[in-house]
Amino acid sequence: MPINIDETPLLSYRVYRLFHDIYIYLEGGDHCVLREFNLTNSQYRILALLDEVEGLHLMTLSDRMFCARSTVTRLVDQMEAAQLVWREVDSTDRRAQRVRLTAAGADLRKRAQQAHESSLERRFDTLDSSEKEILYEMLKKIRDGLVTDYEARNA
Amino acid sequence: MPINIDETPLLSYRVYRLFHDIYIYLEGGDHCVLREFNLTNSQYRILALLDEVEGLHLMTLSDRMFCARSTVTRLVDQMEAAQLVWREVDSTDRRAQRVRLTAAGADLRKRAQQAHESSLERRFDTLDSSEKEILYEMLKKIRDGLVTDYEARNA
DNA sequence: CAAGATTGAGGAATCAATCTTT
DNA sequence: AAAGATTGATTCCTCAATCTTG
Repeated sequence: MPINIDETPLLSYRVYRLFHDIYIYLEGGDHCVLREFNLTNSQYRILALLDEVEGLHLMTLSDRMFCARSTVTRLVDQMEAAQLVWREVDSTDRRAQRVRLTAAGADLRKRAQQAHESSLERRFDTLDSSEKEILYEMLKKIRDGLVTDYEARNA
Repeated sequence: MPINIDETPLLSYRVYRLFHDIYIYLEGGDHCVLREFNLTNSQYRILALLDEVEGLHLMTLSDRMFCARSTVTRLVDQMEAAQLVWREVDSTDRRAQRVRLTAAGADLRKRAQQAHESSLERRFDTLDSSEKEILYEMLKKIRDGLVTDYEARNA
């Protein structure tokens, strides 16, 4: 009895597939929006995470982006070359550097952020706001479960 | 007034972030499970999609995986070298090839699939099955909305 | 010319190794 | 030795160009 896994009745698997597809479409949509600002999705994510006043350590960025340290180093290299950010040696720990927004970076961030957020509003308008609230709570529960599982595995 | 985008009150944005994080954790978890079978996440996805009897065209695989044609070509190259699949020239259209499971591929798929599905059950056990049903319906609505938006943009 | 598949070149992310500072 | 960051080598994926068949 041949089985194609996509026809599995397993609910968890069907949910999993939807998460996957939604992610792909979200990334693709982001890509279209951010291309107008000459930003890759990852570069935008850095801009979005940065604190305007204090900046952020590269370590912190890689933690929040769930990516390797070296990835952040290279992203910051690019963005420094584009004069969107600059590296400031941390005054209290000379091993560390803070990634700081330049004026141009802060300006670009504001504009890209507006475009991105309005695009999200449009893309999510299939749900009304009470549905979105319910969804938000369920997603939080799922994410927390996944985090717990992840940490249990690495212990 | 400095604003860190992660503190935005915009509900759509917070939902978006959760989708992103959930995807990252799901991929990471899959990676751990599939490593035991010497499969990358993408290779597993190919195995999972293949029809046991008819196989599938490379075109169809790239459509269902939302990835470039050349990506599938290379994945199939690897998996053919590992003797998990083989290419069969389509009898009715000699441009096309069907990717077919070998006996070893079918066996590996069955084992990997079992491990993957039970891992998913575990990772999603924060929701009971009625919650999962509700979630599934909302996710379908969102995915369909994203697809519609995507197709409107490319028209 | 269009469709299915492949190839070469380039970008993006990762791991492991390294350097500096704590 | 451990933490923050960087570099080199490698893998994975994509785009553009190409080849073959319809």
